[in-house]
Amino acid sequence: MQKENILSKNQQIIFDIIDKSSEPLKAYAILFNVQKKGIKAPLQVYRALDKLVEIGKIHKIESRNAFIACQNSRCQISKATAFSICEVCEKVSEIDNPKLSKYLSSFKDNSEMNYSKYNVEFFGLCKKCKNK
Amino acid sequence: MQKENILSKNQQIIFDIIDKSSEPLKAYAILFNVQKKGIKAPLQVYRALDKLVEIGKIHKIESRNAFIACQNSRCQISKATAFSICEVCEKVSEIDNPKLSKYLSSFKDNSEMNYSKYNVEFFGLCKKCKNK
DNA sequence: TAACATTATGTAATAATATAACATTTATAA
DNA sequence: TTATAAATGTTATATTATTACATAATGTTA
Repeated sequence: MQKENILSKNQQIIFDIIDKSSEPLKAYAILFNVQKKGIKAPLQVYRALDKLVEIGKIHKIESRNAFIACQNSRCQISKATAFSICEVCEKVSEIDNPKLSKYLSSFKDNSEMNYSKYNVEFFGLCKKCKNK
Repeated sequence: MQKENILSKNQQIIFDIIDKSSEPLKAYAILFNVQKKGIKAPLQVYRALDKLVEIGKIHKIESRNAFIACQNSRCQISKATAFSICEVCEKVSEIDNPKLSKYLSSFKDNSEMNYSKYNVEFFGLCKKCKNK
């Protein structure tokens, strides 16, 4: 299984930081974090991020230019991703909803396109921010 | 109706360029385009873009950092947007599919979040690129 | 194991995307 | 008409991401 790939040194360092984080991390925040570990240049971070996205260990939150660890055993290699984003506190969660993923994975319109991948971001207020 | 807002000078110039384009335009491509019309600084472009997005005249394609004119009378003020993106030729179209928008607008998971907005991007091969 | 290919790393420079801060002007509403 | 909001102009700078080139580590196969 792809997800059990062994990570290289830089990939592992950067994955660990993202995985431990309670919020999406931006590339330069990661860079700042790993400078003590010898990763000095943006490119080192971006290369690791690219690979981690490719193998599905992390996802990019496109509207935020930030990265979170994959929480969802069903989102096979990042081909089908769904996130909820609180517009107040910026909390982001991966949505694991079989009905949603089934619906979107099989979505067809009349454009004759073959869709092999989708990404959906839902925005709103989280429970906490709603009650403030 | 919000969509019939009168646009300011810069907003109109920038909207026209996006509206005429057959492909999504990036902010600095727009800037280059409008320099002959006296718009000289990135901020002037970004301000117009922000406003145009806000009132639903254009949409941002998040995965591409690019902007297209709204084609869809149903996507009320950009609260519910769906796009198809060809990963080969980068053609982007707005998807106007009542079933999809109904499904996503009423989507609820078990997170107790209220979703007031969504954006979905579908990726794949367009008809042309499929047949190459 | 030698030879080759692939993947990952290191480093510097720079490109591309986006915002802050401040001054001024134009449009709108009271 | 005066106050308020919205838009503009300008400079500087912050943030995000890639190009180019050199080297090292790892995997593959004869």
